Amino acid sequence: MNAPFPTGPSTDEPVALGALTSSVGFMLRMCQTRAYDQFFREFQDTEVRPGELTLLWVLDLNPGLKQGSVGRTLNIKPAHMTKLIQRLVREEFVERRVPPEDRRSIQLYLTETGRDYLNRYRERFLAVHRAERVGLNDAEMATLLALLSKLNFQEAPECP
Amino acid sequence: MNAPFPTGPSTDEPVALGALTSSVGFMLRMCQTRAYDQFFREFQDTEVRPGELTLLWVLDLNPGLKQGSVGRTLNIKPAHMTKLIQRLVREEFVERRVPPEDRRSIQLYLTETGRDYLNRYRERFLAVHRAERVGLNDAEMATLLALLSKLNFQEAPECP
DNA sequence: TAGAAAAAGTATCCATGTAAACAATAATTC
DNA sequence: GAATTATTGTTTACATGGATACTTTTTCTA
Repeated sequence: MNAPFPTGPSTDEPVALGALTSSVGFMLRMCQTRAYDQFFREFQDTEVRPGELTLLWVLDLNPGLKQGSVGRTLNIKPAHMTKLIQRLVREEFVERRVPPEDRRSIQLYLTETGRDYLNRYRERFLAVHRAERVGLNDAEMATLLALLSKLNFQEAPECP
Repeated sequence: MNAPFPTGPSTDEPVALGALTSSVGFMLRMCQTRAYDQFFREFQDTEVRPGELTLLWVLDLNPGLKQGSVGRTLNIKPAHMTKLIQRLVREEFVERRVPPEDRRSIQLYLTETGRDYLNRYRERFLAVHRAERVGLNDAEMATLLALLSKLNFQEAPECP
């Protein structure tokens, strides 16, 4: 439980982390920042950003989704959602339509350009996802995904 | 593999995510942002930030650690490390000493004030870590931590 | 031992993300 | 049916975090 932490370049002195290694939040953060680094390394030569690509991916699967729904699903706060969508609209990847039955809300659709863009990077996107599995076999990966999924959906979503 | 995603407030239309649900990176991100939200909810009434508290925690366990070592261990980039430490020094939680044997580097030590601050929030910090376990039993939790640890240390750290 | 290369931190600028206050529309309530 | 409340999205102001280029010190090399 108090084992030293084998750090990155391994030439470093070992660092004790104590109870942190039993903290899901901490371990999630560590793994997640590494995953991000990996993504940016893979898409280094492009302008592609993980959030944007994920958003296009979801809109491709769910045409006409409302902005709020996407935000809640992907855990993106409204203010940030606005900025993301504004950029995607400016690049003409996404189209916004106000449905007549509820004129507060906004429905989102991929344009042809947006679909082309997504398709251009689709394979690379999936390749990154596969590459993240380094070190885990299929069974371990399945277990990990199942546990993360359980965690994600049961975590207390509200307590106002 | 293409099951709809049970979103937060559950009053939402279900959103299809396709291959995203088999992406570790994506699932990590989802869980991690939720964990962050939880942290901020718990420490709402304070100025405590997760990164800062983690840093103090690590310095308490490893007095005299070099700035670079901490950064590599916690996956914090040098530029950000500087800013974090500057604030902790300004608040007099941390002391910087330049060791004579290598005057490029900086050793970090907790001050008495820093230790007091850490101790004041230690129990709450651990409580958040426990709370993150919602929905998983002890065995599942152990498995999850083991898998995350494996992932964290085997992920390709360099390819320049 | 000079000169080049590497390592540790810092400063500046930019991208990402949030909180709080606001505007517009819809749903409730009296 | 007018007044209140809730929902949806935007704006503004700020916090977090990274890339790049730079300074200082150390180490390596010729």
